[in-house]
Amino acid sequence: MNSGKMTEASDRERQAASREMVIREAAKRRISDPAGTRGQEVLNALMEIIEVANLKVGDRLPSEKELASSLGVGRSSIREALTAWQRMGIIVRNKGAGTRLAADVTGNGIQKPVVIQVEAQGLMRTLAVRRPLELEVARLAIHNATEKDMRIINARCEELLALYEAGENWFDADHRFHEAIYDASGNPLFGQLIKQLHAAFHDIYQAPFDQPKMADRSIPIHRDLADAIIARNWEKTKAVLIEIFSIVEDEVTKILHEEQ
Amino acid sequence: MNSGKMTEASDRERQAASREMVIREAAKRRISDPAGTRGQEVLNALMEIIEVANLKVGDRLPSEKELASSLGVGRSSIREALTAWQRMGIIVRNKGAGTRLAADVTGNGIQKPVVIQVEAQGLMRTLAVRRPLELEVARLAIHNATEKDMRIINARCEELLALYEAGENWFDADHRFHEAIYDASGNPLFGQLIKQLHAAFHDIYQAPFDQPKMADRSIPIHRDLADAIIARNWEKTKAVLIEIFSIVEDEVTKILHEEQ
DNA sequence: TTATGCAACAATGTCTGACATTGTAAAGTC
DNA sequence: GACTTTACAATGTCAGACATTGTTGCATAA
Repeated sequence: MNSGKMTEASDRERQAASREMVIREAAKRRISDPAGTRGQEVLNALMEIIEVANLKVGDRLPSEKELASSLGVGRSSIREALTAWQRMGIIVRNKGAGTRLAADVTGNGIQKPVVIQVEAQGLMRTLAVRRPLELEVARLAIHNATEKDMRIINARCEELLALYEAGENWFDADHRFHEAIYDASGNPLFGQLIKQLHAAFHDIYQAPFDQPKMADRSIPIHRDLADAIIARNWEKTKAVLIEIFSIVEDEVTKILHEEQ
Repeated sequence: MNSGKMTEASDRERQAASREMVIREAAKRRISDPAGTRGQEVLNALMEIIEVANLKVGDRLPSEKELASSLGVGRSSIREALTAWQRMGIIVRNKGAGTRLAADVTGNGIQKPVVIQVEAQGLMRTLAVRRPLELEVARLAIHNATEKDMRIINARCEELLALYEAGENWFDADHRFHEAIYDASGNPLFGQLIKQLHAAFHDIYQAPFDQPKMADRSIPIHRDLADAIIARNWEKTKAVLIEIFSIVEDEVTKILHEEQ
């Protein structure tokens, strides 16, 4: 019995040692983004660690101190990133104990090929929810928007296209453009929901995939969308929106396929 | 011209001063929870500050430093709490600028001062958002539901009707019935969103109005809805759902009119 | 041998102070 | 009056320290 216990113990020990090795291996490349928010990068690195170490629900993550030194960032950054995951129910933190993986956001076990699939699934899910919402918002905007709302929509659209054509970062402008449509709908609840979905989409989209790819096809059409809404033409608006979603979904599917 | 400018400026200043006063007033009581997580308490205090100072979407929150000293906690705690709200889309943070309110936290009547009209507007808003979502969910359920899902939907429907006919409280059963449809759709995001809206609706609906009134017309039709979904008949499902929403909106409108 | 209690350690929670980066606004210049 | 520059303020990040609490190993007693 003792031998059994000891074998078990040494097994665990060996496993832990090996796990620590792969974790250090996975965390080799430092995070290097002096400007901007590191939260997302920390989470990406953490995801990679989880993949490589094959951590499953219930397993303990490396301590905050270890993560900080491994990733080359401060403990504050680690904590902020972990707080986000904690709020989302992905991890559970216990004072004195440690941080454990709690969620099956990834479904069944976290493995290399699954992760991208899951992330892309997340993309598709946000799109599936956004489609009916944005259609309804556009319908309401056509009915309820004032002329002032329309001018704002037009201005935001021009801003977006200008940034896009200049090759600059158009993410915020895209957000503001759609926001103008939500505001014009007259129902703030839509805005709240879609805003969250929009942010979630960009969180996932910005990280693992390159952004110009999708934009090449979906951004220019936004001009048509703005025109159709301003003209209060529901049929045209509907068609353009469906086309936009079709493009985006097509791109996401392609990316998913490529990454497999 | 100068005087106009100055008046405007002093107005803003006075406003800001008064706001600061009420904020300090609201933050009088220190946070005192030596054990556990302060994040939630910080958020509660923040919520109170927002209410008392009557901050609206787009307004700036006090700086992290101010909040820390006002609430008597460290800036780290403030930041962790704010990070949670940021992830939820409630606030927007900009380096160098500040933190602004991006969503209406106080949204559906935490306070009672006003007003049935507002609350009824809230009802209509949740309905307006739920209509496209529930339609899409039903469409997905028809496509994706397994036979087991269909059996669950049927069981929940029978449970609901039994309670309704027995004159007992059917609110939870109603919730479970719709939940079964969300689960059958295969996209958990829908479930999360609609669940919140469902709860918000019932929160408002249950309190000021008597519940049998609306139920008399909308509950029996749920049998038709379940049948249509189980038969995977999209046209029928769509028609029934639209009828249900039409009934509910009609009732809400009537109640709103009466209460005026 | 087994069980209990205690002490050392480790991990998260929090505070403080500091510096970096960046948006805003006032001041200065043409 | 319009533009540029500068100072300030607010968020982002890091480092160190201490508090609180769960875990583990060891010594002691039954």
